[in-house]
Amino acid sequence: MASSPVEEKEKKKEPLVAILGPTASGKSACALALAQRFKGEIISGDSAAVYIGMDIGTAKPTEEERKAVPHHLVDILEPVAGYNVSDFKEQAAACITDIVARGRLPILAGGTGLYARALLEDYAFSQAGAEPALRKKLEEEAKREGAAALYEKLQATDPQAAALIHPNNVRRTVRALEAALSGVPVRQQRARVLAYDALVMGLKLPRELLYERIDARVDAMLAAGLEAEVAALLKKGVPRDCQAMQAIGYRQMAAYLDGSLSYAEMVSKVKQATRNFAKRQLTWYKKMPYIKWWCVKEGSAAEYDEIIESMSEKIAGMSASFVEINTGESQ
RNA sequence: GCCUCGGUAGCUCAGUUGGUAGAGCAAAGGACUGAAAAUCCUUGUGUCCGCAGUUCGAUUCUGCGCUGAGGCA
Repeated sequence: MASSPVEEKEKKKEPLVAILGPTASGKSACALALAQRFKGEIISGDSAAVYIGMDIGTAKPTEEERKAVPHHLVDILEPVAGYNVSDFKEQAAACITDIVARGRLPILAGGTGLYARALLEDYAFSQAGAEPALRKKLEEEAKREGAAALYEKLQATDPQAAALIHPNNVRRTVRALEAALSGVPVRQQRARVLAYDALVMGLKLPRELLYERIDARVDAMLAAGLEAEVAALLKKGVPRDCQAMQAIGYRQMAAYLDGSLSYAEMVSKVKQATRNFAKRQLTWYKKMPYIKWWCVKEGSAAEYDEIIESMSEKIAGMSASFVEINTGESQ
């Protein structure tokens, strides 16, 4: 990809390593190993890990891991707070600048497709922020008069935005209207080249192996005390309809705790939702041609070691300012 | 052993008064610019348990067999 003259005039792009992959692909472990090997700091690109007290269900890094390698955008908000792509992009960009200024290597480890793309491709967001009151009003309107009526309203207000949204998708219709009514409509603008001097690496697994790993991971989360974690959040007064509680594992566990799901139903729904989520993540990655893929065949520790080796070589080759500090055996 | 009701998509089931079948869920694929672990869209999937009989034609009717559930001994 050649940069346009406009971009060349701008200051030199900051370096960034990104490790992407569907949930349970092993990307966090890779990112951690790579961060330890280089002077790296990890930026989580995960929309649920920002919440304090949501540890098990979000597969957050452990205390030791966080002591070994600084992690950013983890545990920054109470579960009742809202969080969104725009927040993420702004904060992640600030983290990168800060990390680079300190002479260290920023490593984005993220599974949220929209977040990764927004950062890497420099999405330009509308000036119109979230307006909960308006949002609520529009939602009620949709409920009262139907999704079609709301969609027609968007067509009348902002036909350009409407053309990109399916009439049944009330959520996106509401957001587009929210922005249009504020006078700053949503537009899909992004840079034609990556916003960073980025090495974007992805982990690819056979579907069957990925699903096995997801099932095993959910079982491990349950064994680690997901039920108690969710119960504690609810007891603390976190409303079950808030954004954080919509996260996979949390919403189903909350439903089990209030009796609307049996334990077995809850377990299978969590696994299923996680598999569906992984599939959606894969759809995002297919639109990101700059990802360099590493294929995991068996998922053994030895195989991941090899992958980390080979990723390390790539990183070592990307810039002289990041030297390998722990060659040889990792861990 | 006898009686009754079942056996149809990966699962739960509907249906064909005889012209080789369809829902929900799952699955697969896709969209995505301020909830994204959210929200939404599209699309199939079949020895209709087996064998024989009747019939131009059987998944449908008949017989036998296999098999599941319940009941009676």
